[in-house]
Amino acid sequence: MQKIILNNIDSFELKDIFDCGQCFRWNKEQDGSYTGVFGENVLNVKKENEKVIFQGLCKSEIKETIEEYFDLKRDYTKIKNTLSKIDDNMKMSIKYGQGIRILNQDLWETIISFIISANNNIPRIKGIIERISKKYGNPINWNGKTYYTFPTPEQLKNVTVKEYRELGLGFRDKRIYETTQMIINKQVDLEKLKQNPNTLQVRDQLLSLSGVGPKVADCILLFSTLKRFEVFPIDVWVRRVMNDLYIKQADETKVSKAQIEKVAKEKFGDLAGLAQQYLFYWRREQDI
DNA sequence: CTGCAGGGGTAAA
DNA sequence: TTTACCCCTGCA
Repeated sequence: MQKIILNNIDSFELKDIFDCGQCFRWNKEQDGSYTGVFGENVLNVKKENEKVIFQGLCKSEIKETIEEYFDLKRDYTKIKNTLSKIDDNMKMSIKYGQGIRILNQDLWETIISFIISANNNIPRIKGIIERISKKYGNPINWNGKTYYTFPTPEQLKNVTVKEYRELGLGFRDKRIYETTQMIINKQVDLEKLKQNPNTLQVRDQLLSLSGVGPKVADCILLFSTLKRFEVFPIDVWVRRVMNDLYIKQADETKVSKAQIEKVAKEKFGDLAGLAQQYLFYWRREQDI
């Protein structure tokens, strides 16, 4: 087991990070800590006052692993200051979600996870991903429990649509199958995507995958290691909060995507993705 | 207890 | 631009 304790990390609240909708494989423990699997690592994260305790099984050195995954080299205080100056709405939502950090999640896993997320709810999404990992991923034993890595493209290569259906994927079965084949065939080459600085080109490539539409593509761009903070994923909650705060039409479902995008670009610019996350998290927690 | 809408959209018509 | 879609949950 590896362990590291960090003090006074800028922007680091467990609930904000793990419940803000960016990830599906972190679960809360009885003591308030969270345990999750990413890559070939199993990690438990606990916060005691200003101390953050990371412990688990990491494939390489734990310090570098968490620096990368939790985006620790980025200055979130600076980002929050910039966004807070925009208006009172941003100030308020950032105050609410001040501990958010955007994780550096594996591109392949993020693609599959967000295809599964379409027209779905979080408990079910988490359940599906857990069942896929348990059936096709690798087991890792830690702390008296068995955890499972998210399967690689190779591990899913020969899984049939029927098997996915039996796991409860519903109509997403075919999409996962087709996207996996496209990635294995390199019709979409993930390694090239990681190198490509042109966000629009990367987005077009993602959109060519089965089950990836505009919203899912933007989530992949924002939440994976692609890390594009300028994109602005629009789902029902973002539509709701943007209409409530900025557009103010009687019927939010009538507000066009283009209109929301325009406002987001004008107000938030290159940090639209981050702004989206603070607004989304704030608005969604109001309704729970 | 049964029926039904709706959920962090996408693809097909 | 509109509609069906797996499955699960919440609620009338």
